[in-house]
Amino acid sequence: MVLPPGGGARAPSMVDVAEQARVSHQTVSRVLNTPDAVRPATREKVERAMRELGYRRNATARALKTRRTGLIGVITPGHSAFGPNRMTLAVEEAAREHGFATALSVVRDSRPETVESSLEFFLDHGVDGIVVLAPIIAVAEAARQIAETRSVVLVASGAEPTASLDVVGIDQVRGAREAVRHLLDAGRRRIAHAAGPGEWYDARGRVQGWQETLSAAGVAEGPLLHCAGWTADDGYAAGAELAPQVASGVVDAVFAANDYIALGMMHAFADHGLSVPEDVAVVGFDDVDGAAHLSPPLTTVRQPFEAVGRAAIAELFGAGGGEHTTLIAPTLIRRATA
Amino acid sequence: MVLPPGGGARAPSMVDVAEQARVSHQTVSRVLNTPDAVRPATREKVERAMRELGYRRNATARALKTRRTGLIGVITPGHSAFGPNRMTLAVEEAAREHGFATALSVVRDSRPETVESSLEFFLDHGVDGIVVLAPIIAVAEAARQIAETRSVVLVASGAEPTASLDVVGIDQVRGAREAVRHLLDAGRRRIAHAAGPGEWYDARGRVQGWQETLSAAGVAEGPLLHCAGWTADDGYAAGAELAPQVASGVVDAVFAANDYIALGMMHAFADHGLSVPEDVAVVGFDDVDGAAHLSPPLTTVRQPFEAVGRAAIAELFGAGGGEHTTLIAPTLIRRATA
DNA sequence: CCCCAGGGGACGAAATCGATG
DNA sequence: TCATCGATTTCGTCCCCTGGG
Repeated sequence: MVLPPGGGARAPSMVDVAEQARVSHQTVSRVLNTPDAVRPATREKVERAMRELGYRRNATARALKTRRTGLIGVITPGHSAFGPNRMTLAVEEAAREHGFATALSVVRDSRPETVESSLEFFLDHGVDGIVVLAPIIAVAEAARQIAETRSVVLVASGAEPTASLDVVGIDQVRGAREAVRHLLDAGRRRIAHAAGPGEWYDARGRVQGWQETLSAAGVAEGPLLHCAGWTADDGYAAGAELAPQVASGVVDAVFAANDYIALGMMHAFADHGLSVPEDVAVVGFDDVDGAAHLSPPLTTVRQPFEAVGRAAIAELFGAGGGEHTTLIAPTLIRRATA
Repeated sequence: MVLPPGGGARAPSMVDVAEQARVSHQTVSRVLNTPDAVRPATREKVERAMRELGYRRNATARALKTRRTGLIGVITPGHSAFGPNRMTLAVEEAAREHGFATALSVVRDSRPETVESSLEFFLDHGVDGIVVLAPIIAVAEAARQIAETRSVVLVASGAEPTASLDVVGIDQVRGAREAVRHLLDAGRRRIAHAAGPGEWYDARGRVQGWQETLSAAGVAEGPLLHCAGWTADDGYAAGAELAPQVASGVVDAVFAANDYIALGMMHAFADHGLSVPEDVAVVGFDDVDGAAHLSPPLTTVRQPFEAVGRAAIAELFGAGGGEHTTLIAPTLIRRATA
């Protein structure tokens, strides 16, 4: 299937409609933009002509004159990670409710050039605003500079807003606090944390929440493991590393930075003959699909991704005007692992 | 952060560049489009002026004149399902390599009006081509009619191409055949299938592959369960329904329509004191993140989503010309459940 | 007649101003 | 004087045609 025939039948324009309705093209324009300024009889004539010709208003010409394309650019990370996808879809739906279309640009790595090239791409295409899904610090930093010249909303849990840039995110620290508090309430006192990659805002926020909660409760910090990524493989490695300390009673609970890490850890624990939650309690983060059906069903923290997507658009259209952070609270989901 | 100030500083145009370089705007245009037709000295003058003014070619005006927006529309289902997301990202990357931007439209339900409204939305915004990710039959059907007037590629595993519409998809039947053949090779003879929702192409293809393989092997079909959705909850219900037959030896294997269903079934089996793979072998479909770390690690069929995304764009730009299907083969991943 | 550059329209819609009753 | 409609210009780029060397 090839792209537009080029020499296909030209779509009808306002002038065509005007001729058909025996009015001027300006009247046609008015019917579209300020219908009340047109006499009902004339309006109906024009509307009938539009229907007969199958007229469709040309967004390109409109954009040229109004200096607005009606396009919102969304920069989204390339990992199959879970959150960004859902936020992207939520952003699209929210934007469409405002009559805006959403253009996508995937950023596979976090090099500044990559982000900048996506930004350039959007600027070339004349987007009216940009939403940057920036879970990684370097991505967010690369996005900052562009905020001087364009409306940008940064979706990053923990980034600082600036004068020309609003930030929307999920309160990672709070989610981590609830997770750790839940472990404390269950009587656990030797609580480890398997952290995500340090260049991620989410990972940092969860470490911070873990530390704060333990410190506030006067409980010593358990071991802090650093995972190289967010996958179950990384979790398995961390679990294997932690297993001896669980076996010897030095650790009786783990707060995992996400559900896949939790899953991998539980796998490693099982391989070491350790049982969850008897030997070690586990709390994850995300509430991925199927988390309720793991064995045992995973206690975790659910993130309201859809709400973030909507909030990002609201911020973009709102009268916020920068220097402002919207933080949305996640929810602890209690199941069987803790 | 608000949308463009409206009355902000106007971006420099070709005329501005022309003045700065003391040439005509037409020469500036030529430097951009046919650089070889401009004397090097003139060209450099113009390029310097562009840099000094921070000139950026206006895509809107260009689109108005050339009748091409450089936009590809992608219609994507709203479920957090796994495949569509990855395909969407792949489509975007492939499109960008061709210099095209990707606009998104999420379709939450499969009603024809919903799909049509997305199509209308794209038409209003003047996209040059449309990729419809249509896992559900009704969505694909709704997309067909639009193919008369616009370049459309349908991504649907099992849909029929028509004169003006190419189809790209993953060979579901083949994937299912490999899964079932693997179970047969392992000595299983009473093989059930937990099918996905019947309105999905993927679900139908997998049922077909299951039936064909059993029939070709002269083995009677095991029970066929119909899941209402693709989630682990649905799988759990199916597993609970099937457990008695597993316990009594009437069923010794299950081919699950996807990994989440497989996960839910395994959960149900465990709740009924059944063990995998001893009492019942399980094969899933998708190879979702973490499948390797389930207990036991899940044998499944991996789908090459990225390849499909790339193929869809190739088809859109290619000289295919409709009436043509591209089928990509999935891969069996052997692990511990079968 | 080749090489290079400029002038004058489109493209389709919207804004400004002016005309008409 | 107001409501209604029309003529003209503008947005920024690309294309056709012309002209000077």
